Amino acid sequence: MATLPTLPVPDSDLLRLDHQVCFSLHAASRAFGSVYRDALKELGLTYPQYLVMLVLWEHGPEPVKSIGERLRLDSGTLSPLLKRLEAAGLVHRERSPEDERSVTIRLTEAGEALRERALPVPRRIMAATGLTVDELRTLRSLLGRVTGALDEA
Amino acid sequence: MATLPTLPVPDSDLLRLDHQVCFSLHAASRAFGSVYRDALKELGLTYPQYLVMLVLWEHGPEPVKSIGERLRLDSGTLSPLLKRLEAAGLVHRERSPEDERSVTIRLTEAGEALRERALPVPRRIMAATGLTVDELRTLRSLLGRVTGALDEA
DNA sequence: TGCAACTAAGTTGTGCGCAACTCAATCGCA
DNA sequence: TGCGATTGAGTTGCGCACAACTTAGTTGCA
Repeated sequence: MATLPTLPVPDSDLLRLDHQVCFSLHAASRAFGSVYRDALKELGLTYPQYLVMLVLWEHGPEPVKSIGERLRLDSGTLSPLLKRLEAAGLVHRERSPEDERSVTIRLTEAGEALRERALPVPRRIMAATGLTVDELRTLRSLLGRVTGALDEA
Repeated sequence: MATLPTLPVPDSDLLRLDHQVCFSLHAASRAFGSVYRDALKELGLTYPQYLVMLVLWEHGPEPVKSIGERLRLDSGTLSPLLKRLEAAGLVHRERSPEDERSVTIRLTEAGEALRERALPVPRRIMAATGLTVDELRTLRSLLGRVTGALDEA
């Protein structure tokens, strides 16, 4: 199955492969975004906002810092996004008493309630991918390794 | 190796898997973007601008329409991007004589010349991914299938 | 103890991605 | 042939991503 190390891949093929991988990634990410956009429209959430809500639904109140670490987003992205979630009445922010620099994000009742309506979303997306569970696992694993390696560099 | 169809995957696992795949994709796409940003900085290109240049380097003058089809981008994204490439002196736009609605994008000499300096970029990215050629092929193939399936829906 | 280094969140500015729209050119068909 | 529908490019507006910066609070150590 594996390419024999003694059969070198031509240089030009490598360049094409790189372009194709990067481009596929870009395209796939946007294709997912588009399907999620449709699925989340009735909830009034964008895809990144949904990711933040997932973190809060799963882990409970969290400081901005750790939401950012989980989602690989910095305050420049999260601050305005959280402001919009707050304006929508889904979360509410409070300065941490023990560290005044830190702001804890907490779900409101409306934010908790939205969880029910969000439950059917992932299944719809899964079905739309057309991949088997095993393939999705392979994909997740490859993507995880790529991201890890790229973050090193 | 494959999961037996007779061993159903619990529902909650499916939901987690979906989240993980979508999130990994999102994260990987941004990780690639970040590495490309560094590699392209000295060329004065962003990653999407680089993708447009790749199309022009490979296919020669192209109308905005077909650049958009190749890259899965609409005029709302391409028009300002091309305006910036034009301002940078890399491309130049001309109305098509046979269809006055269409605008053909053509590389300037500076745009052609940039190709040389861009050649070493993909190899650097490939190395940074830490994946084998086979794994990259698998990744490309899975991503292509996902995008195709999602675009159906 | 005091002050420099660090840290968390927020702000500003730029570019991408996309929906919704405008405008002009072209097409198609009654 | 004329006129409504379609098409290609561009514009507007909003949200995300990120670099670079500011501000306020905390930490550590000389």
